[in-house]
Amino acid sequence: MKTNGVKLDERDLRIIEILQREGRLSKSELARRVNLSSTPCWERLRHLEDAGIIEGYEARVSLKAFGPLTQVVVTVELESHLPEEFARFEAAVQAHPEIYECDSLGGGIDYVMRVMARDLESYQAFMDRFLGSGLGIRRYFTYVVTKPVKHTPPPVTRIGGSG
Amino acid sequence: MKTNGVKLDERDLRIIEILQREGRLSKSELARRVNLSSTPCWERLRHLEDAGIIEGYEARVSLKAFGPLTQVVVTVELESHLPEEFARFEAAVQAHPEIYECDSLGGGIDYVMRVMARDLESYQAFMDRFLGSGLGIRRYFTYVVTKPVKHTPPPVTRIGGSG
DNA sequence: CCTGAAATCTATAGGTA
DNA sequence: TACCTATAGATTTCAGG
Repeated sequence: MKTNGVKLDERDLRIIEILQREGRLSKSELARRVNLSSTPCWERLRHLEDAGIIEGYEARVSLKAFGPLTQVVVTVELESHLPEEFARFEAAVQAHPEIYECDSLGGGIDYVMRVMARDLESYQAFMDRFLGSGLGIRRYFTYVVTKPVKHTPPPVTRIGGSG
Repeated sequence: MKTNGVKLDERDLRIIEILQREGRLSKSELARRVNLSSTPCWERLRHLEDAGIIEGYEARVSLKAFGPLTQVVVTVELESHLPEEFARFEAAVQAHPEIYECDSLGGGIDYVMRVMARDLESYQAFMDRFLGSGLGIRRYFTYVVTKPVKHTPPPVTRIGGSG
């Protein structure tokens, strides 16, 4: 598989797949799983990290354990599509920790975001403040997450590259 | 902070925050960061894991490194809202690795999903197959992700619980 | 890619407040 | 209960082949 000029073989892909699901696996156990001794496995992993292919590691926390929590998916359309207006909106997104995911989209919606709030009331209070801060939001729609159905790491090793 | 009967103090929350961003930090360095010696820090971490508060660890990979890749956000409405139909749809979601995130929503849309594909053509080919498999999808909308704006871990330690 | 070994980290035992 | 120090065993990292 080719990835922007860097070549990854089956072992590299296997290392990535394993760490996408077991990010804290020891390097020695990882080496065992890919049938290598620990040094070459370690060198491969270091390469994947240094090349930015593996960007970092995250603990996944149980949202239930922190309940009550309300997760909200929000779609946003801006009044204006000037680059300056996009930049202003995105800066505001960065500034608010309650908004923890946001992507720019093509196809009639400008952005989807995920917002974390204690409950619907505090979500609405947050959005009132957010909208009041003078971003040019034409309209937005609110969808409360009622149940997580599936959350897996992005299947890049199956889908991506030219392999 | 209270979390479903388990009490977490400031140090526990700090441990969680650190590992949400640096999931592979060594336990000894983690102990240093929270001003503890390694034993009590290790016990706290073990408790967080055993209690399911920390569910696991994931390597975060660069989607760019695997390019070309197309990420698509899809909203779905089903024909029928019978529990049986929901279950059938959700089982199909589980069965397709291309769909790597899916949440059930309230408010006019039944589901949002994220689909990973090589390009728009293979996305469309995938959706044609998916729709052809006889799930009762009334309609769906496709939004291509044009730019990731913000992706941080869910801010549970700031927002969640009663603290 | 391997072996081997020093530096570091992990997990546990035993003790103090 | 929550913390400490000490330490054996495991792991990580780096030579050298």
